Amino acid sequence: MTETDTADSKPLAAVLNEHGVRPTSQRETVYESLLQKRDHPTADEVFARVREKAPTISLATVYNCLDVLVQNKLVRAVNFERAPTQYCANLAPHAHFHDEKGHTLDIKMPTEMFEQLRTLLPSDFDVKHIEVNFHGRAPEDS
Amino acid sequence: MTETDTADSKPLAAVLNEHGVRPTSQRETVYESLLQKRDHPTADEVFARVREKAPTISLATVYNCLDVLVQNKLVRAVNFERAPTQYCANLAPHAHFHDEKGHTLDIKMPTEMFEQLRTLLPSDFDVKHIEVNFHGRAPEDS
DNA sequence: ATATATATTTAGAATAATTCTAATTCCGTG
DNA sequence: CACGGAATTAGAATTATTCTAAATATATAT
Repeated sequence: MTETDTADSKPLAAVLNEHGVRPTSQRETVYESLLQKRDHPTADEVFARVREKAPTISLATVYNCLDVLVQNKLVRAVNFERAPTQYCANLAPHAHFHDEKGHTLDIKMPTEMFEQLRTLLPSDFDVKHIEVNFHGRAPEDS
Repeated sequence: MTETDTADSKPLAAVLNEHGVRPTSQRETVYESLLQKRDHPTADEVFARVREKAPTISLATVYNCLDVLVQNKLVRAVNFERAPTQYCANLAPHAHFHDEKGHTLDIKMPTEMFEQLRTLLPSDFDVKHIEVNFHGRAPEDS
């Protein structure tokens, strides 16, 4: 694998590097798939997708890569009730809407609203993350 | 089991009835335990607690009862990441704060703030529930 | 380049929360 | 007091995820 890969794989590796993630081909493939189809796939779905580019990748590796990406803030993990964790490459502050079929949408949410929520807590609370989830039914197809 | 039970079990059964839940002794015991110790226990913890009053109850029944209570809006199920579901008898609108040890606190949240969040979505979305979760570290012991 | 140390990947086993199954028990009504 | 539907029970099954141990890749120092 000298450099038979596509032109945009170098920048991708750079992004990983900048976030302190050693760029391996598996991590790049996983991250790329999340960037390309932003429909909040589960680990299994990511596994199915990346298998095409990387047929020998294992499910454990997909989990490992996703964990590393999440821990290094390149990706967000989203959980709804007991459903499998979904992954989201949108780093902008936003909320999530999800319907009973497990479909998830990003909902733009201004930072001030997050700040406003934060005021509900005494200031000596150390808040790492605020999660806002809407549950319901979306109009027909969205 | 004629009526050797405590004085407030009659009202409890009534509450269940009003919410369309057939009051069985197991359901009453489970619900009572959630009302008494409002620390967001898991199903296993509820199981451990109710065993004292109802030594023959099974874990499956605890799950069944909790489901029924949740479906009939007597109790809220709260999920954080991949941790086991926690149960909450507080029906007032509120958010949750939870720390890395799995401890969960209710955070009072005014209805207007929920309404404000709701405006982030187009009006043709049918919103059943809005969930707000704070993640972080609470000051020493709270 | 090469050896060495460290990190990553892999396949499969293990785990843990929850759900399912089928049999039994409970309860209200006719 | 028999009947029928609902609830309970014990244990098996499921499923997402994590763990384990071995194999492989990668980076660094020589």
